[in-house]
Amino acid sequence: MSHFMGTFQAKLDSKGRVFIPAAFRAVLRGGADEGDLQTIVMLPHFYDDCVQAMTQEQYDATCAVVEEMPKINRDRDDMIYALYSHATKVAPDRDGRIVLPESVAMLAGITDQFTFVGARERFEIWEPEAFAARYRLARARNNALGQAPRSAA
Amino acid sequence: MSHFMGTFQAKLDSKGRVFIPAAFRAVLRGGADEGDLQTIVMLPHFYDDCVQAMTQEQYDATCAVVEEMPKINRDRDDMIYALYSHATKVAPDRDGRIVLPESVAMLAGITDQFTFVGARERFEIWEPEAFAARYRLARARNNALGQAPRSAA
DNA sequence: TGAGAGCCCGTGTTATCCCGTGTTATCCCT
DNA sequence: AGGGATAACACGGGATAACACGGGCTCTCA
Repeated sequence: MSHFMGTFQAKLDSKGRVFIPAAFRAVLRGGADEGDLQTIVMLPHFYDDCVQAMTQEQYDATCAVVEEMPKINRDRDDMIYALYSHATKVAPDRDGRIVLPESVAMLAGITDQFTFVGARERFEIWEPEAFAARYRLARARNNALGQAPRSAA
Repeated sequence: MSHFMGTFQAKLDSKGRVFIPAAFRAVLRGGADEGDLQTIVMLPHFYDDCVQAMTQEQYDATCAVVEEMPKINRDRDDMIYALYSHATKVAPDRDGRIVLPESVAMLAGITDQFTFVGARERFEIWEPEAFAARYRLARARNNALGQAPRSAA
């Protein structure tokens, strides 16, 4: 399966729907030219203020981390709340549109204008300026990484 | 496969397209005289202000670093944003022209006049003066490098 | 039976594909 | 060495398809 790539602007229409970007739909179709899109799972990001979305299969794989943790344990509970408490299955309509789960959108500070961000095995939905800031941060940290070898020598 | 070499000026035409330099097209054809060009992946450079472009194969190899990192982790997210969030697959048209992804071009400060730079397994697209400055810096640092063994001895 | 959600189709716009043409560089022949 | 033929390249623009978008209809569930 190909990965989610790229950044796209989107907004809700009059009925509260939004198009999943065509590039992401292609991934959700799993390479096939035609056919319905897989249902996706949407949940708040684990630590950043955004919504993350992924296929059911990928969600199950992500949830597997819980299995390795001790059963009676606060860390495990934290993880379970993060993974399950606000997760929502969403089925795109025939045109590839979805309705954002309200409780998830609110946590991310999303209103009616937002940004889809491809992030490998998942994609994310951000309030536009929030993602711009997050991207600048990532870049600054990578920049430090790029400087390191030479200045260390 | 041969490597990308040389520096070329280019500009956008009225429809926002630009020719990939013929020398680079030859590399993208993989030595064959005829046939379509491989699709390329364009993304912002990790720390410099320019666009980098490479074959899909080369891109996948670059992305492999993510696989070794822990799944729920900010460093991994930084890397993913750098590698995926603004990456765009671009298929050259029959004449070998491409359209620069807008979000990528903006990050590099590119308008309608720019410089293609061969850089071994990838090539880059720079705002001309920015590359001139970057090249002067590289030269200065290499100069220091060239001096080092003698002054160290 | 009313309201909400989902299904489905029509439409404008934008991007993509595909050709024709002018110009420049290269090669060959005289 | 000069000039002409040929091919490669750069460029512009028209046709076509994909996409985003809006809205009406139907089905379901309360």
